[in-house]
Amino acid sequence: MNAGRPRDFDEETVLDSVMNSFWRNGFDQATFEQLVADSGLSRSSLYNAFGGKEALFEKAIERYIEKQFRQFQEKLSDEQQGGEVLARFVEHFRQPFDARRKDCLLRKTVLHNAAKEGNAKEKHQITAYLSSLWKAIGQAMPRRSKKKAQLTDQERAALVVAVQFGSAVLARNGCDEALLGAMTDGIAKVAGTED
Amino acid sequence: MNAGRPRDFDEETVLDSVMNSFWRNGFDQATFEQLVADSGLSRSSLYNAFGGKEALFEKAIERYIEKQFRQFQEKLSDEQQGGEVLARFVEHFRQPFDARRKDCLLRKTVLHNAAKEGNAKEKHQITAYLSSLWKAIGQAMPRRSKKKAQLTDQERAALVVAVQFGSAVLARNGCDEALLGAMTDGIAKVAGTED
DNA sequence: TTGATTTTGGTACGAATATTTCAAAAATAG
DNA sequence: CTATTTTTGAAATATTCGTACCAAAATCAA
Repeated sequence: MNAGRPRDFDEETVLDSVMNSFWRNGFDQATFEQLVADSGLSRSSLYNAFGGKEALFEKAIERYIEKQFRQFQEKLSDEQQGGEVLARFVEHFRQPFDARRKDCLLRKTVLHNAAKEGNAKEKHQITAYLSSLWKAIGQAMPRRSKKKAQLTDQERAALVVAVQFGSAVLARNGCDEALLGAMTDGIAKVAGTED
Repeated sequence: MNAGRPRDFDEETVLDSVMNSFWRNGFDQATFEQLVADSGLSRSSLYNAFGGKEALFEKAIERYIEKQFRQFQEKLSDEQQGGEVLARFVEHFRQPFDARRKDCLLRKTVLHNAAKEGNAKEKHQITAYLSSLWKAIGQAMPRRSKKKAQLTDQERAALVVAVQFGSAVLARNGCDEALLGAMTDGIAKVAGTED
């Protein structure tokens, strides 16, 4: 049996650089040319090896979940540091928009999906991510005493998830910092990260 | 002095149909062809009369604010019905995604801006809208007794604004209805529309 | 070396879409 | 009717992008 020329590149390395391209630019803004340039190999090679932009994106998301989100999720679920991690997470909402920021790829993707019509069904990865996040945040939140609790724990966690996206949306629309600040202070109180 | 051929169309009518095109489809999805078809006049005429897609969009937004948002804003600010209007507004957050829904043009635009990199500065109209909305919602919310108030009125209003966008983002990503429901219930309590 | 197989890069294709151009038609004032 | 101004429709242009193709080079087994 005759084997041909072997691959010149490391698949993992390439996927990493592709992931980073999408991470920086999002799906639309990351042109195939960009991916080609960043990965170091040629159009054809990228195509042959992974098959199209869409396929590359799915692999990138998968990789991101594996390498980035999983860690965050575990830290949130940790008894020791969970609360602190959540507090930092929420504190991030305060940041005004900075185009140079390498924002979370998943958040970026979710925002992106929201702007396009007609892709509510697809993206099983994304809906799974939303559920996981909801659950993880719920675990990280300090319990409230039952009697004076106005909100259930699930509701509080859901609000944090929603405000995560809301704050990103607001920040990217150049909203007044007073609004952004009030929102962050508010949700921090709700999440119990600031009492 | 010689006057030429007069306009065959009514400027107001045309702007209305353009506004509706954008309203239904958003800026990107509304192709110029679509605008041409919906308005009933020709490419050239649209161009000559209003000047390009971007210009048309700004006029459409302006018109939308004048004709739709202003009314909502006033109803919110009204002592009599403000609370009820806010409650209905919040209750809308519960709706899962329906592509056919003619969602608020401003919300759609804000979501759209959030997905694109680099347009945080522009769109003075949008940031003004966000401020107005914040204020109007604050006015519509029932006051809370000072002593047990965990959140300030501004914070509560800011949360409603944020969750408005967050819920849209979630709904369009096919999120679990349980999450959407918990979020809506939560923010309704925070806004005091359900006690 | 030979043959098989894959990489590589350049080029070309095709689709979508905003914009411009231009000549012909329409309508009005005088 | 004539001159003037504006509309109109169609075709042309330009740009961006993902994808496909192909011949030449590279690499390895036999």
